[in-house]
Amino acid sequence: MAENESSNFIYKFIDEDLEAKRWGERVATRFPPEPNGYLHIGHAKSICLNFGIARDYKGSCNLRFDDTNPAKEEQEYVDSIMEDVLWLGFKWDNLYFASDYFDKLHDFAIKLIREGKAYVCDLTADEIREYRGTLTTPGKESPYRGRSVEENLDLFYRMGKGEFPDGSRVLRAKGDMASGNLNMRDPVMYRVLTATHHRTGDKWCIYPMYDWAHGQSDAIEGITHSICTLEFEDHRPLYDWFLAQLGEEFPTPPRQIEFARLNLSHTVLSKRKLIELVKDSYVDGWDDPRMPTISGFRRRGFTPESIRDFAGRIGVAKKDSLVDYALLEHCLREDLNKRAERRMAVLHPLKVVITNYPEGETEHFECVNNPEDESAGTRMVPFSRELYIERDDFMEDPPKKFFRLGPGREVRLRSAYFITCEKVVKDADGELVELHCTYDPESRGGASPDGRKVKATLHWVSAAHAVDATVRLYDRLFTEENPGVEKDGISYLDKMNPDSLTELEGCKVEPSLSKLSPEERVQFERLGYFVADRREHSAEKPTFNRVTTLRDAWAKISGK
RNA sequence: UGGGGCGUGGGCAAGCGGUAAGCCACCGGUCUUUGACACCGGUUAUCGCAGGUUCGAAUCCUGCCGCCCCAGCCA
Repeated sequence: MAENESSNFIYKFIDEDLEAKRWGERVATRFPPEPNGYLHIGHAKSICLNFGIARDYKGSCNLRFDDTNPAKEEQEYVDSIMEDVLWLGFKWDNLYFASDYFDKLHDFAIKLIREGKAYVCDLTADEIREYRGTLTTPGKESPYRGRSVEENLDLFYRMGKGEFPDGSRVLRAKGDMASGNLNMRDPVMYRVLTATHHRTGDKWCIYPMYDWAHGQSDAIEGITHSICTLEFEDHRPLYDWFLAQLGEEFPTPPRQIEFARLNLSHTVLSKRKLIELVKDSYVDGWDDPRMPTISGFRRRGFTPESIRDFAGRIGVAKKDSLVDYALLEHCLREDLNKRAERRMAVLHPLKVVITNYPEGETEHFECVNNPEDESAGTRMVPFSRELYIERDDFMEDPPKKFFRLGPGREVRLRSAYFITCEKVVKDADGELVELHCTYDPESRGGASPDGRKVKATLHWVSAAHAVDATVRLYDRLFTEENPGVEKDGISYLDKMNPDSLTELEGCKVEPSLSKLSPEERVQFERLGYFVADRREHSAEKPTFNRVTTLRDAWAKISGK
């Protein structure tokens, strides 16, 4: 049994197999990405599942690149995938490539040919499709199906030597052209492909197909449970069949188990669409903070812990589902609330002059770094006569439920003083310029001197000490809950949120913020969690990304 | 009668014959030097539908209905 409370059907299967001693005590999994794109949150679910099983059963988990199609795969993707898996917090027991097994796969294919179970087919791609039949009608056998073993062997060797052009011939297994499962209708095992492979270079000009490579690769590595997504369910009979043909080689073949892939609301997770977003510059690269890629979430400021927590909470089942993005945000906030230190930053500055505060004077207030974690300590924040507060924290004609600053109202400045708004200063056009306030010296530190209460506590930054910063506010990339589902011919591209990125310049932040390291996360009090941009933040040009907002009761009341 | 899957509250998801967990969301309230956090309480379930078996069914059987996947020399 696994050493935790995980309860899903895969754990159940493994428990049964363990009990039946199908592979003895051993549990071995693998995460098998094709290096043709960056990993996304859906892959994170699979990674957490596979590596989690290895952890829970004290087994092993390999990272294996399914690199059987050099036409689409690149080293850049290999590198990014390794980086992302590591960042998520997992270490593979072995790093392998399907291309490591090309020689073995080739030998296995020859064995099948010798046994009359595979043949070289000269049909064109179009012809193969025609011969395959349709979903409801059986296919018919290829005219090349009856070639002799000798001829097949000769042709296959010559395919491998590059004697035939791309697409001219394939090696096929003899399945059943009448099978209701199209995968069994003489599946292609090898195709001729002249392309330089990122690892094997020009050694090969024939490459194995997924179905021929995957099961054998699993078996070679001694994988016990080969976990994949639902769309491969139809491939399982073929997976099992190929391994059965290699019986003596693999006496205890792996068991393929399928689960439903993740769908996340307000985004798309199809590789094709993500590639399109990047290649056609709808976003700024694979790690654009709006992207649902692992590197995107990383740059956005998400923690690996929150993503792992999310993966654990969504469960594993076989039902198609659409998980609410709010759950991911919840996991993030829960994690960051405990860990992120608090800071003050004003995104939309409104100047406040404390008219009864001595000119030229500065004092420092001790501010708690994290009320959830005493060990985070305190810091000193400068205060002076002129400050900035958030524009949204003032209303000239406030409704009843607004209890921040307004004419004649008193509020607390966090960790500083109570102030009262005495005068609203406007320019010739009637635009708000600044506020004149008075402070109560008795309220130093923010404590109510005579027991009187204020309804609001505002964040603030001393104007003389403020550091200018660039702050990027991110929102969901798509306006619809499930943009990937096309109806009425409307593309997901037409559902992109025009306001998914708002870049603010000239934000006023407390001095300590320029000292943040890239990727360091903090909470801007009352606003949300922010991260120093991994690539662009520096002390000279502080640049922050909003990871997510704080929950905002006022936004609900005010209908924003 | 092509094959393979899936259907439990708004979103996930336990449950596997003994009378519907939990999480998210939502709605109230308490607390509060973050309208945050925390805490308390609440709402939504004829378990796709219809029959059947059984003392008893979300769980077993039968028949329907709905949704998803498969006709790449992609994975």
